[in-house]
Amino acid sequence: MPQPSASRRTPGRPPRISREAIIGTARRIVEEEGVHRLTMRRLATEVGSTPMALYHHVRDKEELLVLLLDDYAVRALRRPELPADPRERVVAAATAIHEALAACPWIVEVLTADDLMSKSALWFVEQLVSGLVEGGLSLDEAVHGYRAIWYYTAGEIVVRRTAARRRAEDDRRTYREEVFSGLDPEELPRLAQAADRWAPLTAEDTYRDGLKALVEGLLAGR
Amino acid sequence: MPQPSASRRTPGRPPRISREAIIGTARRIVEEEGVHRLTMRRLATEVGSTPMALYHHVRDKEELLVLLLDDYAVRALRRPELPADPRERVVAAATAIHEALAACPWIVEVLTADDLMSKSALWFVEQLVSGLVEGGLSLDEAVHGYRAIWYYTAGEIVVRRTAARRRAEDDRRTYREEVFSGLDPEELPRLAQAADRWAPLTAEDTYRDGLKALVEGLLAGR
DNA sequence: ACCTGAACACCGTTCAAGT
DNA sequence: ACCTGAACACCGTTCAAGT
Repeated sequence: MPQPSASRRTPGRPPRISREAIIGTARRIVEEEGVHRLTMRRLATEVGSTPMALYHHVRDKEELLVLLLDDYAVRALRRPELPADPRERVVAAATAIHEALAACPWIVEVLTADDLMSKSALWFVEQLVSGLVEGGLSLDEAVHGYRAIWYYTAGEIVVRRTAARRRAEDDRRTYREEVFSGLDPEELPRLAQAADRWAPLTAEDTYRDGLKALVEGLLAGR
Repeated sequence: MPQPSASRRTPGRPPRISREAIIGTARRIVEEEGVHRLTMRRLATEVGSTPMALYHHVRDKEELLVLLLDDYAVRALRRPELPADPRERVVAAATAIHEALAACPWIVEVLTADDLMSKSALWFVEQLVSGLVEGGLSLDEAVHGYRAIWYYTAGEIVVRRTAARRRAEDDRRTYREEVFSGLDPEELPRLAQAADRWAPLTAEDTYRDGLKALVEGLLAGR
């Protein structure tokens, strides 16, 4: 990985662009037009350089995306006041992560690009694990519990974000409506019964309810 | 969406390639080399045609991917014997979906491309919803519960699959090791304590445990 | 109705050379 | 040390024409 040159010496040509400038410009592009518009070529021209100059500051596009996520995490994750009760603390920490991620429309593509989100998220992970330990779990169980919460949270983001994009895009949403309107009540009675409430029901934000249930289940009987 | 021509008449040129042939070839490419190798151009040559011929049978690449997922679901989802107990039934139905998805390495890219997986998955959704209703939830609560289970399941797949790909790829895994070895026990005591067990702990398959906890939490006190 | 060829407007990345 | 230009090996999709 290329490093900024040591400041004690300036042995070669002085840099014209910096990692910070690259990431800053990348962030702007992504915020204004979405991740799919972020290309190395585009970024190069916006930063006032050539595509290949970028490769002197980042290894490849994937590294750029991870750096971008890190940058976002640093500025978006605000540590909340945490309740004393372990159960509520876990819910609060997970909710804080979830809120930061949900507010970031381009997160999905990057989420699926790395599982350890960012250094600045570790404090939240600590709160989750310690809350679960205080709730009665062993350390190992608490780490597993944290993973379960992370699965649930990441899944919620991915599924809801994708569904939202779909809806915004075009008429393909009618596929679901079509399927649900043609349900056989003999074969799939509950789905047929819920068919016309399905859209509003799944549009509701139930992250918190599901999270509470999960935490309750994880700590049940301890 | 283009349809196969009505068989009662053959008014124009006879088709040389079919939707089935396209999907079949696409499946082979994806199974052998991964989704990222599936391109319209590549697919066209493998199917013995030109890129543009494909657009007569599918709307665009995204539709192709959704058709591919559908095709996979039809052949991979096997309905299991379901236990009578509602709680266990929910766990069994979710586990069956999870197993089918987890066995499919290219699933992530397509998962994030549509939230209603496939018609053939509806039976499983029915089992989940009805299990939750019998477990004491209202129909609306049961639909929300199903969503929570789906978030958890999709998240598990996405996170674990991505982590696995990472590991296979290259040396970037050392990033996590580096972060975890440098933890400050004052600031993040639990994480520091779990640091050297982190890799094996997160490698364990704990889908089922987390699922049970979630279902237990959803049905708690009913 | 179905397919082809050529073109449009792009990609990420490598390599060799310049300052 | 840092940057440039040209090139490589691709993309998905549109359009106009052919059979």
